[in-house]
Amino acid sequence: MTLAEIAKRAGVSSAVVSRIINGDKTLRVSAETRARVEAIVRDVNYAPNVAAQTLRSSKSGTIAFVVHDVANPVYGEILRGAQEEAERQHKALILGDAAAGNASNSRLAQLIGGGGVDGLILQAAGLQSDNLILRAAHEKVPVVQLQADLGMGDHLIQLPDAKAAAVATRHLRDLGHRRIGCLATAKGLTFTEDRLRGWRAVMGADADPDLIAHCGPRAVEGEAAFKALLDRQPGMTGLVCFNVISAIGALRVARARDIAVPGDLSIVSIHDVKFAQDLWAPLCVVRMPLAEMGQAAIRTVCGGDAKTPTRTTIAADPELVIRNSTAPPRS
Amino acid sequence: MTLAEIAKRAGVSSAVVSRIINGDKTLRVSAETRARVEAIVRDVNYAPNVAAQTLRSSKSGTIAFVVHDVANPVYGEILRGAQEEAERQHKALILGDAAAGNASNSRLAQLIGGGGVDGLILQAAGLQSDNLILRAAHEKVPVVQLQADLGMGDHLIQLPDAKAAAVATRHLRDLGHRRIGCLATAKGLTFTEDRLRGWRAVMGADADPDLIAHCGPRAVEGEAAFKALLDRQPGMTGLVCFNVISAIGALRVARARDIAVPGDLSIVSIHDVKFAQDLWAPLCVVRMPLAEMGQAAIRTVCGGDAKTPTRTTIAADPELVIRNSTAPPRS
DNA sequence: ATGTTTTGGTAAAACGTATTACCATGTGCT
DNA sequence: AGCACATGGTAATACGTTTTACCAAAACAT
Repeated sequence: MTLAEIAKRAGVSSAVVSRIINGDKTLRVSAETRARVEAIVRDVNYAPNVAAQTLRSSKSGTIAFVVHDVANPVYGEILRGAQEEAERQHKALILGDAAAGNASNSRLAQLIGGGGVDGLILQAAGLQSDNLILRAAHEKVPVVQLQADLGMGDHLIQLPDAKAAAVATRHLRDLGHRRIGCLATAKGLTFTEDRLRGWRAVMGADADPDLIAHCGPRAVEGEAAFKALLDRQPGMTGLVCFNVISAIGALRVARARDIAVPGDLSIVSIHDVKFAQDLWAPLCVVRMPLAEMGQAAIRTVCGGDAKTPTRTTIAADPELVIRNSTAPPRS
Repeated sequence: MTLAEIAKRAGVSSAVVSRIINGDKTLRVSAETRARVEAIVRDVNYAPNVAAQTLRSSKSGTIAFVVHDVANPVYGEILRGAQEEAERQHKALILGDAAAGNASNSRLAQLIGGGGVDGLILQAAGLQSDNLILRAAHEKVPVVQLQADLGMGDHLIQLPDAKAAAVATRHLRDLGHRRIGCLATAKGLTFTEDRLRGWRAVMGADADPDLIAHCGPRAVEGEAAFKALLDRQPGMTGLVCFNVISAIGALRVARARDIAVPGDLSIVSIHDVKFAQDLWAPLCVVRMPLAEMGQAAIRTVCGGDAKTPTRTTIAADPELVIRNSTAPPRS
């Protein structure tokens, strides 16, 4: 059912129908005509063709949201916040998963390049598909990067990452730990470097670079990195993990090697997830407002002003959630 | 940059450009002209306007995927499978979260009603927003429902749910359990009823309806339902959970009440998740191919034939993954 | 009776693409 | 010379909406 058909039924021009539907205040029309049109619109359950609207207005009412692993609960939380705010702004989210398949979201890239989305939110991971998507969007559509700045002059939203790492490390220091390992995320990413700064600041003179291990976001990578770290730092009594998934990897290794947590090793992770308390060792974490970041991303994308890139840091203080994975070092 | 602009630069009509880009075999054009056009297209990094294409072709290249909780790892897995297959089919996924906000995906509903998507995949949960979305899509676009049939004559994809529940229950019976509780999902949903049938079939004469408790998909609901069940069935030694999240709820209650798992209570859950082995008690589960279901959903949506609804059951046998949450009953 | 304003609309263009039908011109054949 | 046919394209239209500019008729004022 199109505007024209409705117009024909009502015996008016399609302009009238369109203007009534869109509440055009400058339209003067008799009460009867208005009622007649409205009745028909309701009757046939008219739904305007979105492609035509998009073509006319250059606004699609959709936003691309690209993460690198939908199944990761941390991104799920960001996504939830974004979804809620998108609903408020009357936008729909198109989901991109940089890790899905080896290809690079080909249709999504077309949508981005071809005016099919009003903006792009990218949680980058340093994959080259990130750069592909980014290039497609650049200068065409507002782009918001989450947590990591790939240096293309886009909007950036950050969490208080340095502070979060500092809080985690401080907690272990306060318990008396001195050899505190750092199971970090991929080198070079903005939030990785920020968190490393936080860890170093608290460690002070104890900030031995050899205590740092980097790994990807999958549990098996976390396991491998932690094994290596443990082998070269047997005296380590505390561990700060930048990624809750890698923390799970560390827990697996600890359990396999009969390392008591928190007896022999205290672990703090960054980012809370729903089931952290249900793990083999209830995981002590530093919580940051992930959903709020998703929300802020949508706001920034919708807030126009594509020209002047903004850097936003979510204001809330990182919150230490103490659970039974930390304790003073043995003797 | 539009077709027309490129055409002007190349000194041809836009028809030629369009037909070159789309590989029209019936187009006869000189090699030089073709090369010239292709060079310009490459040069300006031409990206066709998707709204115009959609308007012209009535194909948007997007599919709506609606779940009720993005953050639930089980849906994450389905989504991953769907995403991969969508990439293969060159489609983008528009994500709907029935639970996000109290509103009901207003823009998504418009997209669905207005030709903005080529199909809808719905993981229903019995919310009324499900019906809203479904009505918007009905008769306009192919609809695939996952696991639960809301009875609108759409395509349906199912897992071997009865068998899965039977496998779980059988495992406990084989260990010697007789009083086996059933922490089920919401009443009336197709997969709930299927799984109940599986449980009943194995329980035989022991299938006391009082052993069944229903609960929603959140951990706190699982906790409450399990508490009630435990209070009225103190002799229960085994538990089958239809939802891994409710299983986590049960584990919480067990830990709080000093009920040993698997010593005092054996638990089997339906659906495996990445961290099941990392829980307080490594959770024994029945695994079904969730990603494959997501994949099948995309295939069905893209497979045309919107007219004749199909029922597909994923063929693979449910796989029992034994972990340390089950044991023979105490004496 | 003529000029002005209000009422109640309408006509037309534009957004960018894909496709169908058509058409000059040149070339080869007889 | 006259005809057919291949070559290398082009013109026009439709998809459905929104918006601007305009306009006839009626009401009102003088």
